[in-house]
Amino acid sequence: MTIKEVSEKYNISQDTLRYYERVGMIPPVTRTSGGIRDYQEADLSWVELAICMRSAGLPVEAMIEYVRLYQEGDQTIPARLQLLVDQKEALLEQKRQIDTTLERLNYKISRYEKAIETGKLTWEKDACK
Amino acid sequence: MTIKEVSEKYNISQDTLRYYERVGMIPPVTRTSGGIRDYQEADLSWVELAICMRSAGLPVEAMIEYVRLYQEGDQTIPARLQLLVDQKEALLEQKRQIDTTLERLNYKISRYEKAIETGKLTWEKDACK
DNA sequence: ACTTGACTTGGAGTGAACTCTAAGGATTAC
DNA sequence: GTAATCCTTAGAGTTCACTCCAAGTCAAGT
Repeated sequence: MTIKEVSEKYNISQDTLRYYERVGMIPPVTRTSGGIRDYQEADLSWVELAICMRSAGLPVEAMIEYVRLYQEGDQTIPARLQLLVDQKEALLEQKRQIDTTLERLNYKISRYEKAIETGKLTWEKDACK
Repeated sequence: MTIKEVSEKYNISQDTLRYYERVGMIPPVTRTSGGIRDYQEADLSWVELAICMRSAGLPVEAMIEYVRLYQEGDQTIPARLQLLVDQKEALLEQKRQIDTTLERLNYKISRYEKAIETGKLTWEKDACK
């Protein structure tokens, strides 16, 4: 699979795909004899994983570290586990923060809806609350 | 309340507080006769709101727009409501993405735990999956 | 009055994650 | 075989959200 096809499949730019490989966020991609990237199943799995982690907001640095450990072999399995657990914790915390903000947004939205419905404001100050 | 006190209360740098005001993410803060920031209740509410939105990952730009609309008066209430609804949608989407990634992390974590427990790998390839 | 420490502004610098450019090599279509 | 298109790399540029700096002003203590 060429870089163009992969870029279309995952809706991510070719530049980003090359960037991910260059910084080590995915291991080196299989090449043709001419040196052109020819993504295999395994390469695609890494791309998919990278996109998944990034779209949840996890840092590139964490993926780089994971790939580095992975390439060092089985003795890094405990370290990899720890890394994954840390990232999981970060995501759970991020989710809690989102829930807090959603509650606030919902409160404000309901107030604005009531204001529009009744044709007037149902509060005086504190519109920022 | 001085900028120092606010910075300590919310655990955010004074630079960031000034930055938020400068870019319009919060309305201009009350000043003393000498021109020094003296945060009142209303100013603090805005700061709190800004911190809440930012810590959920919402863009600074969205808050700037909200504040701009707010300062224009009541006729922007429908626009403000729309903005809030859009941001809520963005957060819900972000949450879905986090859940997807959490599932994947949990799967990998359980596999690594089993690998460590049994002292050997329970899978051959696909460590990236 | 003077020192000390906190505050002010405008503007420059930083780190993360892309994104683009230039110069050139590889592949496919005719 | 050659034109068109896609690919390659190295490195520069961009955007976002701060973060830091310089030069100067303000406020509290002695």
